[in-house]
Amino acid sequence: MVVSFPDGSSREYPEGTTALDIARSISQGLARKALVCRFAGGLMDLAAPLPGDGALEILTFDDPEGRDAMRHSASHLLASAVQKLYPGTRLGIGPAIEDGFYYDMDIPGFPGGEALEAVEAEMRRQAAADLPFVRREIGVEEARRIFSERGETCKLELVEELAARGEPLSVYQHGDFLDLCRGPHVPSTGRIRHFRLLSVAGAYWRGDEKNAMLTRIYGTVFDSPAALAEHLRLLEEARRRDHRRLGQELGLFTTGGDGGPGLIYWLPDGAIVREELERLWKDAHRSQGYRLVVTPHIAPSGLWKTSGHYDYYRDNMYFLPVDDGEYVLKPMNCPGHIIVFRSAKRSYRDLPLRLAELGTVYRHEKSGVLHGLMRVRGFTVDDGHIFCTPDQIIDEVKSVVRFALYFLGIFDFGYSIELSLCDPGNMCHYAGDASQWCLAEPALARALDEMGEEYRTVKGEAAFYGPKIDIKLRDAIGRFWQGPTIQFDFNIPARFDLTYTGPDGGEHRVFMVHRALFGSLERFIGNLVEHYAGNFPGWLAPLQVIILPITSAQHEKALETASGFRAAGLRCSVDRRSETVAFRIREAENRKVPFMLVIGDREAASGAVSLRRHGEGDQGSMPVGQALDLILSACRRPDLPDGGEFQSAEIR
RNA sequence: GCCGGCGUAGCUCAGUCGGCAGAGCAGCGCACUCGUAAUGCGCAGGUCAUCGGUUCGAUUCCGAUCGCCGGCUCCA
Repeated sequence: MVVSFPDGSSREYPEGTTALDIARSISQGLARKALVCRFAGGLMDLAAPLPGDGALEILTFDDPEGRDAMRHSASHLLASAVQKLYPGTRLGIGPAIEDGFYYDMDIPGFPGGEALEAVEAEMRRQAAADLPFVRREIGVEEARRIFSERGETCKLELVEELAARGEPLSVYQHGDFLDLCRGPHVPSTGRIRHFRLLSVAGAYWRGDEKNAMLTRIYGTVFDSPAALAEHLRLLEEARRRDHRRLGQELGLFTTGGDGGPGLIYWLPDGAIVREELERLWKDAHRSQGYRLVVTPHIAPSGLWKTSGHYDYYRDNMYFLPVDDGEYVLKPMNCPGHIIVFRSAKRSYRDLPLRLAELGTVYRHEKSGVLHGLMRVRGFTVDDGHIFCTPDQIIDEVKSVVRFALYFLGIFDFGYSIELSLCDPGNMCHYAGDASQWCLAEPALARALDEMGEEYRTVKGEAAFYGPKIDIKLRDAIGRFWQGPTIQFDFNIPARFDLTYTGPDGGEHRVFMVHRALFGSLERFIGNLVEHYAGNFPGWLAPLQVIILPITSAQHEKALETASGFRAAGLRCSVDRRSETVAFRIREAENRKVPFMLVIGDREAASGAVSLRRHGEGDQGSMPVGQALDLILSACRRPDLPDGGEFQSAEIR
């Protein structure tokens, strides 16, 4: 048979040759690193004889499919170790996931997290035994027999489902452990060496809360000790940066307890960060031609019936009785902006009309999903709605994307863009008519193309009310977060019958774009805290300068210097406590104050200060004026985005 | 919402197999006047989350409630 390779070459091999044989014939190194292979388009075990002619690709941990096979194999190893230690364990599923694997099991008498070490030790024993993963294809009858003998009720459920869909069944075995599994797997347990079990959690069978709760054990696996150590270090780093911990340590916010779960109380220092962000946001929006509006927190429920939220979103809404009627605490800002739009008859000359608001909304999130600043019940959306004509779409989308990237640039976030389109085979599930989608979808893509931005297109991921662009932001340690989002809405303009008068004198349906750049201020600040590990850039730092007189003899000088700095617009305080300089420096470092000015006799006498930068240490002594200039430029607010074309005079 | 874990001083956490509640930091007072990441001494601080039960006696055991943490899409 003839096998071809990714480099374009091909060779002839005898029948029954396996990918592992071929890997060995190429190099021992490749054979050692090889995990699975792709043959004629499908993934296969290395140990399986190749079924005929075809293109072969040998996959290692460097390939996503190789990684998945390693992770998935590790999950089998985990399950077999648990079954050995806890006889009677019933298996759920155990897939590879991003960064690792898990296995869901019903484990009789499982003591929880404290058992992980013992399970890991058993996994190492089985790995050391280097048991081969053996694949066998079986019929439905045999599958039923095998899994009912073993009391594997979950597996039986899967067998029936797969049989009903007519899919072939296969099992994998290593040692005594047998699992229903599509594969592929790495050749043997000996390949699984650099792993660690991480946590235990409950998880419903098939993710459905009506089903039984199984025990889920999470782990991770790599191809080298260094890669595993690096991953564990990253996890530790993430814990260190946790915004809940830093929020407490730095006195930024508090939540939960008496204050109510999912509600954020901004402490004075956190409020400064938020205020600075809001100020920049407002100024930047004005510069981009947005009109800022303010809309109420509550509105009669009729408004929400028109918008459709009342029917589709009511589980997440808070209701309040007002007089004889029912009001709703707003879960979204759009209806408010629609009332603003409708407050006057609109002409095509008014468009695009860009409305924006830092609008605080309340949504009843399930108690179990609440998480620090990231998932809350009350939050402020940096909301904007653009009302425009069809031929303005491309320019508007471009300007919003450019605007979003301006903010990401300010904070040194990386990003990746996703374009979510409808599923063309399923148009009945979507609001608006096909002509609107046909206009908007290519316009979104074209806007991105014209800007030269790379993006991933995901069909079927659009909201029912319109296509959207999502920008994921990548933080300093490589994690992705939900970032700016730009969404078309074909639903609401129709529900509220929003129109404008065209040049032809007729009424036309207005196009509406919903966009948020931070998403929510709460979540965004949470992202910033973790991104910067609490070390805010100068302009956001709650306290920018702290002055440390060495003895009380310099107090007056210190106060005088501080008031000069404050007059220059800096947030500056003096630490006059009767503590050693070392102690006060330690505190200022822990508070992550970017600049510390030490004033002793020498400085006081010569009009100098000794400058110390957070995390960098002593910068030496310099004249006060020089220190002030240096700090002012380090704490300067970012420039506004270009917006020359939006002089206020041009806004009608 | 559900499963599991947790809830002790402002914060971080010990402890009590049922018998007067502990430390460090923070706070307050006193002394110290100090040169780049913790000066010393003292004082104060608690309905042991809340409510109910068992008990001679509950912070400890049991139950409920509230809150926090981990997880509940990633298809054998």
